[in-house]
Amino acid sequence: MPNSDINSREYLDSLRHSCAHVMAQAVQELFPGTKITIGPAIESGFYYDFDSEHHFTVEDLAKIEKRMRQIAEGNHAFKGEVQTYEGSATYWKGRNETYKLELLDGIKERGETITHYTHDTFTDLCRGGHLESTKAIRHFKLLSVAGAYWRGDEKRPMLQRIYGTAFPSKDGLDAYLKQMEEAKKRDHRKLGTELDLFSIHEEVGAGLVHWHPKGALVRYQLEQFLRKLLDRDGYQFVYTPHIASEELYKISGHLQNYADLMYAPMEIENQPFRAKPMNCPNHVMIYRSRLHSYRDLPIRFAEFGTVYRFEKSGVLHGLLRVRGFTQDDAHLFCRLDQIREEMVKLISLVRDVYKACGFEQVKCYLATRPEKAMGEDALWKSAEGQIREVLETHAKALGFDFEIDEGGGAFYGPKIDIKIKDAIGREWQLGTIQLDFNLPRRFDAKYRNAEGGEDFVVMIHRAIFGSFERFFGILVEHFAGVFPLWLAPVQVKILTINDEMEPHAKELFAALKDGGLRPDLDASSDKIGNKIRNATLEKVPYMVVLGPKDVAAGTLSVRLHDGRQVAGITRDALIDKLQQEARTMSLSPVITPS
RNA sequence: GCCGAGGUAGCUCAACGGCAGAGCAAUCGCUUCGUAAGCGAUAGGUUGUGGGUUCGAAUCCCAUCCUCGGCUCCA
Repeated sequence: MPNSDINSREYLDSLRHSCAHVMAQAVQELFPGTKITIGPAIESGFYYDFDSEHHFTVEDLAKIEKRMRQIAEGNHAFKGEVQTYEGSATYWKGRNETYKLELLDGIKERGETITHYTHDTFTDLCRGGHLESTKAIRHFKLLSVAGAYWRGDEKRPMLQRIYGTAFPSKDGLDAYLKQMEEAKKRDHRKLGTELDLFSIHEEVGAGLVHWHPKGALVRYQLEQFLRKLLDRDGYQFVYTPHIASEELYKISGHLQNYADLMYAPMEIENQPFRAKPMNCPNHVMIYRSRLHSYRDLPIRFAEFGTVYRFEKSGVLHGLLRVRGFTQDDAHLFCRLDQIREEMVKLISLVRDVYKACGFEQVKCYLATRPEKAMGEDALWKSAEGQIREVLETHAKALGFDFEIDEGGGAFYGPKIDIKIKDAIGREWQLGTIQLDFNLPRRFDAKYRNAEGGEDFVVMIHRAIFGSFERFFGILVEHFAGVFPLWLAPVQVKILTINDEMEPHAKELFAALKDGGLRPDLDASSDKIGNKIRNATLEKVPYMVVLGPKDVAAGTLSVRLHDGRQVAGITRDALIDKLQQEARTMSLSPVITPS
């Protein structure tokens, strides 16, 4: 029997899995001839995949839900029964459930016990994990219908998947639905239009992003911020071309291994060229353009490198999955014995960058040597040992969690994927740090060692934001469009009470701008209430309401985005405070009501 | 790429075989106002694109482009 603690994950999964069974019953009753396949509990609910002549619509979901409630109220027990292969096969053959027969064969092959679970009139081939009865299924909702391949294989039939969720309590369900609403409100595509941050145009092409002035300003701040840190850490910036002869990608191996992700060649004077899918080969070209001594290492090349990758049309998604994007890319060229030190620096850099952007929860996933890998054992052992040590000590000290994925690395070297949690608890992968023993060999990238011989250099690929597009999209959602002062495209908006205020407002505007801030001015003849409303919708962090009383008093009235107000602050004090807040990359307002 | 749903004014949407409309935004007036929507007027469209059916197409059909929900979570 499943855990009866209704707060346990086990109970939640049984509830949802049971709910999936009830849904399958309802669907088969309402749409006879529908074949059932699988219906597991998932992270946030459950689904069931059906093969049906009928195309399920959103309207059908209400009907199915209604029938599900009737079934659930019937208080039917879930009964498990061990079956012989023959018995089970006869049952499913009789019902023409071809998918179940296929699953059954799989179970037999693996030598597992065959069980059927029945409630009311519905029986499923199922390994179990159910409630005692349907009665506890009360707080559920069907959410959407979508296509899904049988067994996730695009060569197999396309099934119809109905998603739903269920909770032990009404509060749980309501909280979940509210969270979905919240995610919807924060959607960077929606906010991107509303806040005039970016656009994507049919005339230009899918997955190709246009940064509008306000979005570009945010990006510029990110770029400047990162440049400073990279300078601190000894990086050198480079620029490389956006197209390259196929020759380059033959040497790098991309043409042989990653042709799917590259765009078709363009012919230039009988030579095939390609749009750049990654920056690494170019950076290696710079590295090996001259001889390097072991004393010169590590050499760190950074580039905000724009690359073009072919993504299938169906997977494009706002800024999060695009076809042209700019990576905050860098390649470190070092000796094997320098990996540890570079990793320490990298981890600290990652922490500094994420912290300034409000991401405190960071988790590293180290993927180690896979079965098929290139490079000597000693090379891998040394590299992995150094990385592990850094994760166990340095990363841990910075508060990073980490997990090890044994054998999950690339054939060319171990890697660390770095994930963060956003303001509403969603996990995103941002950065990646990958060691590469392969590319230096393909390009014959070496250095002169202390003994006068030559060694292959070790290459570290790394990105912290990942890409500016994706990172910006995640930031918009993380902050729900309300950027902290250091990133906000407009930092202070001056709102005039009446037309007489305009000269004073212009003076204030100039003073703020001189102070290195990003002000905006609304001197229209709208009422103050409307101006506040507009500035709030624009998600400007600070407003200055400027009227005759302020001019008379020689001070300012400030309103924060969240509605709090501060009166009687002098102009210089305001500028000073804002500069301070922007400079320290503070994530919360420094000006607060006393 | 595949399954499904969509594409109408800058934005959000209506009209669903019979004159293409509203709200917000914009522009021009009036209003000069103290913390989330003051009033009026004007302008704005080859209904994604191309083809077809029809006396007549935003609406029906075909093609195409784009957008959205999904396509790992193995009874």
